[in-house]
Amino acid sequence: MTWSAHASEQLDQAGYRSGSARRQVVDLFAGAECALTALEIDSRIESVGRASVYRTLDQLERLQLIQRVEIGGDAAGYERVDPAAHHHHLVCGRCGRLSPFTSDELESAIEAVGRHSGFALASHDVVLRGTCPECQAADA
Amino acid sequence: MTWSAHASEQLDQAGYRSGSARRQVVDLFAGAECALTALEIDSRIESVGRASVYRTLDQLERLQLIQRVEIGGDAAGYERVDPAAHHHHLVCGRCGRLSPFTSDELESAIEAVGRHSGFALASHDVVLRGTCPECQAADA
DNA sequence: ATCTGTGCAAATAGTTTGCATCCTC
DNA sequence: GAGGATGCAAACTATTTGCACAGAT
Repeated sequence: MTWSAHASEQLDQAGYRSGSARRQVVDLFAGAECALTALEIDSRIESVGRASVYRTLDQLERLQLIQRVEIGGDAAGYERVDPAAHHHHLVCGRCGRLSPFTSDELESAIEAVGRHSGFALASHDVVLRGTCPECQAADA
Repeated sequence: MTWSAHASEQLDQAGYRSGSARRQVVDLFAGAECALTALEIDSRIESVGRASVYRTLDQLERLQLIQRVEIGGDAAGYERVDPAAHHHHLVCGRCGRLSPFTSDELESAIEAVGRHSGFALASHDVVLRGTCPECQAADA
């Protein structure tokens, strides 16, 4: 099942009605490569109030259809949750590019921390900062 | 060498003058257990303007004497950089408590990602969210 | 004496809320 | 037709900036 179909289903089940603002935001996420900020979303959609964007983000996050990614500046990023494609981010401090990566070793290390700490882990964020290969070349 | 001594030295070398606001912020960090937000710092220090707090945080971060920790809400946290005591954070979503943890397995997984990605890693943030043991007990 | 650091207040940026209206069910 | 969804504008919170003045060197 595609993510947008899954999202619509979950939203319906949760009792939310379907309006045009929400539909447009969901569509945007469905086609997005990586994380988007609220303001990016707002500016890419015509005739949708900023408040509706935030309200929709809130609903989607609550249902775990999207998740917040702290990319470290002033604005928070949000991206589709796709359990089959769990990943983290590398942020280039020079050009701002966001690259996804995965690491089984990393995930198992995190699970181990959860076990030892006694915390019931719900989610985790891993953000690696540095300089991407292109910018390293440009600097040289 | 203690962190505050190291900090003063670095600040002097960087050409910054010493004023009372900065001194108080540095002292607060020297005695802090974990991350502090700008507003916490401002409220714990009498007669220091909020702007000076932010300006000082900016200087300290630039010199890598403190680092920003994205604890996920609206306010960013800052804490002392102590290479000998590198650690990450567990955040309890119920009571907000911040607990530090370390994991060699995690660190080596991150190094490996750096090597494979081609990024020159400068820093990284790992934030695990969940429910702390106390809150789990309280919920039961 | 000079020039940086500081405090205050105003300006900004991101996010949230109140409310009248529109549209889904 | 009723009640949630939406858009607009105003409110809020965290952070930044402009400026006059105090204080460090």
